[in-house]
Amino acid sequence: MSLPHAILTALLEKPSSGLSLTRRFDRSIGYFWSATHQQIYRELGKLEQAGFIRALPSDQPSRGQKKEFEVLPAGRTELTRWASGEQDSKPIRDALLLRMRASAVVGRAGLDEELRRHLAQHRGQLAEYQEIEGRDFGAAADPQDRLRRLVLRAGIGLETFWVQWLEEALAEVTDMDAAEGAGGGSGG
Amino acid sequence: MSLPHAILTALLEKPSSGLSLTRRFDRSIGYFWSATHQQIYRELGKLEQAGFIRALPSDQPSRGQKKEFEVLPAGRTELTRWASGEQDSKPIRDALLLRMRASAVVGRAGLDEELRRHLAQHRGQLAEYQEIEGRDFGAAADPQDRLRRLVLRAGIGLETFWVQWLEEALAEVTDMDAAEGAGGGSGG
DNA sequence: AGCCTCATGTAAGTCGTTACATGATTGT
DNA sequence: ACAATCATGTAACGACTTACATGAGGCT
Repeated sequence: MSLPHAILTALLEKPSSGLSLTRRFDRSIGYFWSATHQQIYRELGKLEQAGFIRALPSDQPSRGQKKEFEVLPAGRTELTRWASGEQDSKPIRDALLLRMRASAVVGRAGLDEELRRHLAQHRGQLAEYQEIEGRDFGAAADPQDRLRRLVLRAGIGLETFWVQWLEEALAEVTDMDAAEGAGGGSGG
Repeated sequence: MSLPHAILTALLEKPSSGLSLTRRFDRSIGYFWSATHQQIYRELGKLEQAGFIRALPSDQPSRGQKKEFEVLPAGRTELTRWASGEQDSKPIRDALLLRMRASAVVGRAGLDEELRRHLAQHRGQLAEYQEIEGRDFGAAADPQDRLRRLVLRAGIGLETFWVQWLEEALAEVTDMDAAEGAGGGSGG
C-alpha cells in the first residue's frame, strides 16, 4: 500500500493535477515507484474522500477540466506515520532471472540477444541517472537534497550492478555456445 | 504473466505436488519469483485445463490427497516460446526508496532504525546466498549449472549492492542528524 | 466541421494477499 | 477420541493492467 503515499509525497513537493502527476511518475518519482494515470486518478479520488487532499477551489470540477490537488494536514500526518513505521522489503521478482532458469531446462535459444537488449537498456538508464546527478546535485548541502541524492545513487548502483552482471552473463553464455559448437540450445 | 512459466520450469526440473512446489517457491525459485500456495493451486488448475500439465495417474483425485503434476509436451513448447521471446524488465518499485523521498519532505524520524533493520536483513540474505554458492557450485561444469550459478550470482550482486548502499545511507543520515543537533526531523 | 492534443474518467479482467474451510494421515 | 500436521482447496478483496469513453480547447 505505497501508491497513496507516493502521491502524497509528490503533492507535498508540488501541488499538481492528475495528468501532471502522471508525468512526474514517468520521471523522478517513477524511477522507484511507477504508476499509470488510471491508478493515479483512482487513488486521487480515494485520497480526496479520505480527507487527505483537496482540489484547489479555483478550478471548476467538470470533466475535461484541469483539477489541481493539495495535501491537507491529515494527509501530511498520515504520510509521516507511514514513513516512520516498519516495512520489510519485498523479495526480488525478476522475469529475466526466471527466464534464465527456464533456459537451463528448455534450451537457451535467443538468450544472448535478450541479454544484449537488456544490457543496452540498463546502460541507457544508467547514463540518464548519471546525467541527472551531474546536473541537479553539485555539492549537496541541505538535508532534502542529500536524501534525494541518496535515492538517486541507489538507482545508479542498481543499474551499475545490472550492467556488470549482464556483461558477465553474456560472456558466460557466449563461452557456453562456443563450447557446444554451432548447435545452439541445451534443451531436451 | 510469469507465474505459470515459473511453475512449468519447476515441474520440468522435478514433477511435484502443490505443497512441495510451494516449498520450492520458498527456497530456490522463490529467490527471484515468489508465490503463495493459493496462487500456485489456482495456477495449477489453469495449467491443467490448458493442457500444459497433467496429474500423474497413480494419484486418486480426492481432497486432502497428494496430487503430483508433470509437464506435457504442449507445456514444454509454451515455456520454450516464452523463454525465447522479448520481455522488458519492469522499472524498480522499492518502498524504502519511496520512504526516503517522503522523509525528505515530512522529516526522517525513525529512518536510521529502519535503515539498520534493512541492512541486517540484506546481510543475512547475502550470507545465505554465499553459503549456497559454496555448497552447491564448486567448479561449475555443465551448462545447466552454469546458468543456475549466474542466477545465484545475480542475487549475490543485488544483496551486495544493497548492503553497500545502506551503509552509505546510514552514514549520511547519521551525519545529517549530527549536523542538525538533537532536534531530529527536518520536516515542516 | 474535422482533427489533434490535453485532461479526466469507466469498465473489465488478471494477479496477488489474507483469511478461512475441508479432508487425510500420523501419533498419543 | 483427540490433536497436530500434511495437503488441497474457496472466498473476498485490493492492486495493477489494458482498453475504451468523454469532454474541452486550439488549429485548419
